[in-house]
Amino acid sequence: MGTTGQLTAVPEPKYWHLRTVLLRAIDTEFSIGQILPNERELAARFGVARATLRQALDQLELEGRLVRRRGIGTLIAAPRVGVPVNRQEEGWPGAARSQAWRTVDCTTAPAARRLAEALGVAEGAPVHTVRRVRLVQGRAVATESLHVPAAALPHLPGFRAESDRARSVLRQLERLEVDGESRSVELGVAEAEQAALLERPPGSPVLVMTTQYAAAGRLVALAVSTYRADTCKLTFGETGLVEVTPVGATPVGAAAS
Amino acid sequence: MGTTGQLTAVPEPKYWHLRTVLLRAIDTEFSIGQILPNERELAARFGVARATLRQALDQLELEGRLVRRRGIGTLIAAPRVGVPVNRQEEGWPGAARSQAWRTVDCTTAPAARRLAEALGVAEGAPVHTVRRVRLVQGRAVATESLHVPAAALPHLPGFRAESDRARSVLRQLERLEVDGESRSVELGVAEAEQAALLERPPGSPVLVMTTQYAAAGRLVALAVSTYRADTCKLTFGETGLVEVTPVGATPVGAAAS
DNA sequence: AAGTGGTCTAGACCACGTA
DNA sequence: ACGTGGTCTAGACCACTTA
Repeated sequence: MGTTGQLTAVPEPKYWHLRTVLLRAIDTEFSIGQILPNERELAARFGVARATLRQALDQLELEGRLVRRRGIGTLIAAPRVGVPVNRQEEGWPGAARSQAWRTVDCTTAPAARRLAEALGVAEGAPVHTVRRVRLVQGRAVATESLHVPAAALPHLPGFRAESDRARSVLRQLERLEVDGESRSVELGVAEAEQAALLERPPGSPVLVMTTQYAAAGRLVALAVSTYRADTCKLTFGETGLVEVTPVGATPVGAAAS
Repeated sequence: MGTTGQLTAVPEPKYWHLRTVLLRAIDTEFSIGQILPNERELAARFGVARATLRQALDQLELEGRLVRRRGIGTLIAAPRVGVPVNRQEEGWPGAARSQAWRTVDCTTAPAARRLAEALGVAEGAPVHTVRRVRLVQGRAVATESLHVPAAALPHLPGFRAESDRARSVLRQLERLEVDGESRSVELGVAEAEQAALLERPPGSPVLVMTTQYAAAGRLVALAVSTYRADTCKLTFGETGLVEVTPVGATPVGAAAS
């Protein structure tokens, strides 16, 4: 790259071109965990302002190719881990066999308007909320709020101390027979609370998965899970398909063009 | 908001605070399709540089709450549309009953290394690739490249003209009995080609869904779909659960805190 | 203390859409 | 012609990490 750069008359922004150049460098000249030259040097090397270079790095970070650590530098990211979000066995709380999730707390409160609408209960109706964190190799990759109308757990013994109630709710959930679930996935950003649990700064991109659990044809629970978008790839495995070499973050089709 | 703003001694960045303020304004004082004051005025009103204001708007755009149109302004976005990605009926190409997808082209080429690995075929083996665009209400929301090893379509009559071959491949796909699929979803950015098809600038965030199709226990096709993250919410409906009032882009749990 | 990425500024020019 | 968002610059200071 010459300093001036012979303009090809394309309206392609500098930061996008930079991203392409850096992406190729990442794929060919660097390996996972390696540290890139610092931003000021990269900017100087490419003859752009630091802000422009950062715009390119932002893109690559969004794609999960880079990790930036304050005080350290910019590193080549490891490929995203596939996180199975299969069926009850994986996702339902209370199951002792699920080592994936760790319960943070469990509260009961009147449903706010939006939550009541989503659950199909009256506004202000009591709803249990279980907050959990999903761990992969000891690192938090997701947070979840699972909302269950108190009416769906009829056998819960009246009032109790906080910790006792939490245990009771979890036990009840364990016995609940879930016979259907409907999920949706969309892009979001981590608010302060989730960000802290995920050990990421606020505003970090997350994949928001909303799961409706049904029992006997009725909606009995609603889970809102936020997965770190930088490190997670949600996998919906239905059949025991051979997990062949995973397709990288970049669509394979892109390589052909 | 005073012009100076009494610093609460929090290390919260300005742009994040701005996002919070703007988010509340969006929820309470604006309605869908309405145009916000322009960036220069907003920046002046909040007493920040335009770049800082833009950082806040970037966040809100990533969350799907704003749409920015060059030459027009910044608009309040409509809620994301739920895009069903259910089963063969929805996703498999060639089916005439699927009005959702429009075939762009169909080519046959030797498999590149990464594609060959993903498909479990030898590098250079011929692979058919069907490119499609998914339309919702006339607007493109997703592109897809569906790769099928030529060996999986044994009844394809030898050499043909381009257009004839495309039709043949599609017909063969229609007859292929798919008995299983495995999906994954992750965050990505639209490259130039996809971006053009999606009518978005390069670098726009997309949800990349990779689908492995199995027939008779073998991997027979691989689809890489890129959905516009700004307007799409992928829905994995298994049971015919009642579609109650959809939970908004912001997790319902956030409203309670 | 030195080096890193993160934030913020004040300005400039460009590309696009509308009138 | 004008107003909009999109890009880019050259600098400054801050927060964090390591030595």
